[in-house]
Amino acid sequence: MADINFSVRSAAATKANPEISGARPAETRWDIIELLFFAYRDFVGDPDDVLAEFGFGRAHHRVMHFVHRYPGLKVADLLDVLRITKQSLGRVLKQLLDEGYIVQKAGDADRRQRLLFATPKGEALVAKLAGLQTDRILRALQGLDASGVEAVRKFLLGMIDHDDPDKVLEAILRAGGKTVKE
Amino acid sequence: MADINFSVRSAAATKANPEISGARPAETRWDIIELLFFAYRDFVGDPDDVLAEFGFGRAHHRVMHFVHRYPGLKVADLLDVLRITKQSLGRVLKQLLDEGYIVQKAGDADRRQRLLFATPKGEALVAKLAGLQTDRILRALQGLDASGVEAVRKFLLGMIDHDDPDKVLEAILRAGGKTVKE
DNA sequence: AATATACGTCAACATGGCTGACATAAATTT
DNA sequence: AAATTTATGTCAGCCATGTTGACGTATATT
Repeated sequence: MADINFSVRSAAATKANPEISGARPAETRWDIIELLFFAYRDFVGDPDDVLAEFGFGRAHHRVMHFVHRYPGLKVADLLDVLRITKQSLGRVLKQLLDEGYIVQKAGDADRRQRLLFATPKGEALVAKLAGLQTDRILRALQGLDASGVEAVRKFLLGMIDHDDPDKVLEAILRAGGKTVKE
Repeated sequence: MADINFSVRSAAATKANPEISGARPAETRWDIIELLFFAYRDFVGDPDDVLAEFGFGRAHHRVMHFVHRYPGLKVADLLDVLRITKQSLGRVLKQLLDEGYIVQKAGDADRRQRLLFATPKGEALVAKLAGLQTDRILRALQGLDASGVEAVRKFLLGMIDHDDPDKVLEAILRAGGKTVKE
């Protein structure tokens, strides 16, 4: 049995009073807001379990992901993408370096830079996590035709701030949100 | 100038070797994985700034949102939705109660229950935050036709685990991800 | 030679998760 | 009626991951 005790706000109840001018204020998209919440909760939920087995958390996942995807990423670039301080990054990065998931290499042109690369061990972890997330994504894309998938991509792209993009985001935006092919 | 130092992994480079059987393993959806990361980052980024002015964090936002949307929600239901412990919830809920954003009311049938309701002050905060998020959502939905919007909804719905839903999620799933109307 | 940059690190602190233990009131079962 | 279970609150402490501020070292730039 359902046993629902709470009520649900109706769209009508939260519709703002239209001004006499006739300008209808935009209606709050509770539906998308909540779908995004639950979708993202479950999307990051799968990796969490695997990460826990490695003694890692979401912070490690984010670092591993971007280092894998953009080999040779500088520490400074990583800080921009993750929007965290170097002290925060330092903690998780140090663990990933110590445990052999990532290696550093001094920059060619500028030897102060530490370019980051995933090791085979690191690649394996990323692949495992990305596999779980891809399974979920493919399931969610099932039943959508090509134009539907394109709509999803456009939507997600539109949700992203395009002003002042970091270099990684810039690369993604240039590709139109599509995976870059060679 | 772009000044990109890192490279980008190509889809071809990460394509797994097809087995001799001919079964092609599904390709990792790096594109959607990253779009989701950036989209969600910016989606929750707007409210963060406002919340900081109130001395609140994301945890407070989540609580306020669900209490507003499902008036009379029990504490136990809230714990299920947020997937946190009562101790964690207790901390933020106590602040929201003390500062007059939420009120409690003993359950009619079961007087042990504390049913939660947003006060006008609480409603105002939720409306402000939801407004910011709606602006972003509407911008992202612009340019999509009705079938495109439907595709987005289907996608987000498909990303959510449907087994063992909490009561709030159950209500959403019953409505097919659409905002419930009366 | 002086200054600026890229990075690392130490110390301290805040938020928001967690576990375990225990208390109270009200409902349910025996 | 008594025992037990349930819904909630709370104390104490731990952990992960975010923050600020200060400072050091190597290298690049001026």
